Amino acid sequence: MRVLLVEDDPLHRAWLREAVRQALPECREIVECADGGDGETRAREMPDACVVMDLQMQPRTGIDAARTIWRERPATRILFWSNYSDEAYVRGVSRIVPPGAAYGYVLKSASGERLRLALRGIFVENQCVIDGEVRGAQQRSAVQSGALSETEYEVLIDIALGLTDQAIALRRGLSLRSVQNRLQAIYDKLGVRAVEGQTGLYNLRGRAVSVAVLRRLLNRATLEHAEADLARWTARHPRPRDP
Amino acid sequence: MRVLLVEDDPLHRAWLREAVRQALPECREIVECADGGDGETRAREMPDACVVMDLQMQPRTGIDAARTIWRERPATRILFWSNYSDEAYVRGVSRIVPPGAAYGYVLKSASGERLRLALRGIFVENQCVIDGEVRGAQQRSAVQSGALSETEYEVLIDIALGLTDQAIALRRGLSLRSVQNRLQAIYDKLGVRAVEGQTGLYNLRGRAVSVAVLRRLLNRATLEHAEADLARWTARHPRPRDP
DNA sequence: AGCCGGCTTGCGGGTTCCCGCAGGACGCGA
DNA sequence: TCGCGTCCTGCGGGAACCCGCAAGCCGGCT
Repeated sequence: MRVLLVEDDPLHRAWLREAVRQALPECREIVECADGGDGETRAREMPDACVVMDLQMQPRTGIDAARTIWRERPATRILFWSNYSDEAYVRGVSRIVPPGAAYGYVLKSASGERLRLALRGIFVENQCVIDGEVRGAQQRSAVQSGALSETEYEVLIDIALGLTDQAIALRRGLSLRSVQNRLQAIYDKLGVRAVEGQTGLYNLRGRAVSVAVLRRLLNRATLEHAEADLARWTARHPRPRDP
Repeated sequence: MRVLLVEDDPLHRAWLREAVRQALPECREIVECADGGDGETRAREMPDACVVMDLQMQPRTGIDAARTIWRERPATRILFWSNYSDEAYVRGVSRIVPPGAAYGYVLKSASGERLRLALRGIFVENQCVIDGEVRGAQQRSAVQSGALSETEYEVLIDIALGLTDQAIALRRGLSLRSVQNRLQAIYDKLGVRAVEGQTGLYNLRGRAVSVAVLRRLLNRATLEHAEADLARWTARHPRPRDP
């Protein structure tokens, strides 16, 4: 067994290395790198690698790296090791995990014992290990009233990018009115409707984005990513006449 | 001399402690805590303390803690030790530093040598030490074309919160048209105007917030903070009739 | 079949936003 | 005093947004 560590903070990397050494004595080699891009190329060189991946990295994030790794080798076992349990990150991960793959999500604030257990659980026992706090965030969003469906989430991202209703309709292949319906649903679920006593205080569109950020449904990484998608789309899409 | 360390990550805290021990042998006591709120109370107990402060903490951030510390004792020397050089953070800090106070801003990615130099510079020599990258972000915003004035920045925050033009006018004591003028200025400076070929693609209001986040002018901490301010304002403000 | 709930679409309207135009207030240097 | 630049403000209109109402499609349930 060989392990690839992708983590930009040297301190955390050292701590990780030690945890792996203790939890996985059968591990014959530990390779380390500090950036998502490096992670991808190193993973290519180690077809049997188990990966421990930080999520917040520059310029390529852990999500980016994990996506390409999984695209090339869907059975790869990846443990995400992150500072935050924001829904934005959790959604980002669960969006790219291939069906049937074993993976994990452990917070950096977890104890060494928990980290070591997760390492064995994923890389040896081939099971999924999700920290309680993370699962909490997952549930909170999926079960409670504020459960944005996947399509609603996409529209939320689109308005966060600053697109018009019209543009969203074009992009997602919907009528203008459908987009607006989805918006209504989002406003309801985020609890952004006229709150009886503050009429005209909020611009619902902007407000929705605001509370989404405050509730950690959205973050800069999400946006950056969506921005790149959008750029790709506009490039491919013939812009209508506009003289 | 006594030093107070406020940093939530245990690894980083240990690293910091070691750096202080090396750089400041004359330091007789090092107190550590892991949260902004604790930091404030511990600082109260140590009237002569020098403070090293992480910026990203839960639930009270380093900015929050520094503000109350400086309010009670403006001469306190504080070294901010942060992961990021985002303009949002830099603005946040420079907004609360009292005139004449010595402070520092060093990135966590800096070498141990740089950190130790900063420690001596601030706490012993009583000078300001700002990392090059940070100063870069500062300059980039202040000099280049994309230089939002302080008032424009406030309006930017307001639309990021999802307020209507009307609400902003009320809050800031301006006419509706003036608010809109400021918005025009923001749109120009952020380069969000109709880009010749994509008419009707963007909702300028939302787009401005989007690029502000992407350019790191705004982040979740900024918003959270502004949100609290807003709540205080609406509470104090008699809402107009709306039956 | 028949009914129901969910998703989509069109229509129409009231409101808000975006912004060019133009007039007024203030400070500053000639 | 005049001219100039900068900021605030009102007016007006075109566009975009917010949203109730109603009709159609479709899959599931009895």
